[in-house]
Amino acid sequence: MPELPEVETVVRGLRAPLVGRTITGLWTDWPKALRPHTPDDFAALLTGQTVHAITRRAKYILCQLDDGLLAIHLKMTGRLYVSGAPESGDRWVHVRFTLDNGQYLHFSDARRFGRVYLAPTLDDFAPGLGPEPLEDDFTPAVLRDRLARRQRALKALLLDQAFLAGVGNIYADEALFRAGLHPRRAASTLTDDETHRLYDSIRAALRAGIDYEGASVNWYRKPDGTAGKSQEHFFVYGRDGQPCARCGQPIIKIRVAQRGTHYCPNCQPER
DNA sequence: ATATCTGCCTGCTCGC
DNA sequence: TGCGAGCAGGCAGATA
Repeated sequence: MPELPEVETVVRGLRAPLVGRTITGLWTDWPKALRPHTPDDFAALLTGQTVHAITRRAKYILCQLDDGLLAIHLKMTGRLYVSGAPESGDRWVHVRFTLDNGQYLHFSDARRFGRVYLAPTLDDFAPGLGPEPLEDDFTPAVLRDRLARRQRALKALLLDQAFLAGVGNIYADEALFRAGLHPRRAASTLTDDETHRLYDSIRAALRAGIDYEGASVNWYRKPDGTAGKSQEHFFVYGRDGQPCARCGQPIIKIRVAQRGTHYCPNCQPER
């Protein structure tokens, strides 16, 4: 599942083939993926525009155009890659961009959850995103203030993109393990020390994910088609029944906020 | 206002 | 081997 580290890896991999390129065409067999325009309107607005920069905000891939923003959200199973042929043999390509150098940008998405946006600004399709966890303006004090007076479980808050941008199910579990905090712990009950631990752990888990170029648990691949290695370094995600790397007790899986949640009952006690 | 629930989607795994 | 059930889950939109 592409989260901040996976999306960041995709962004870095797309810069070389895409920045400076002009988009000359658009094909889709899944109009619902395009927001908010119809395919014809979308293509008319997009073609002829040059990609000047590719950045990331939360889990959105942002392509800065001459006029406005082309944004892509990979959701669960989305993949992006550039190749020299329009037919890639990939049955799940539902949107394809033609580039001025004869190459093609393919958006493959088995589950069809992914979306492609064309809008003047990010706020037009993704308003109200929380802070970027790896930016300098995200500080322990910011996290403390946002946790205060919230009764929700830590796991639920970490998944909430309005609370903090970019964290998903994998890195939420990994961050809570690193912090030694139970996923169901009520946000407002954290001590200053625990808040600092959570802050450090969120950033450490995300930075590790980026360093290992994302987690190829199932669908995620880098734009060059190879797998990331982040999953080889998980402490808890997908490791239910296996021994905790720190204490040897079995990792267990529960449901928190309708999400599969993995943790060590010994290293992350309930209270 | 905050918190929780439902629907969107389909590949994949598991049990029979 | 075939088949149905259940699971995976980010996010928009609805509901409590």
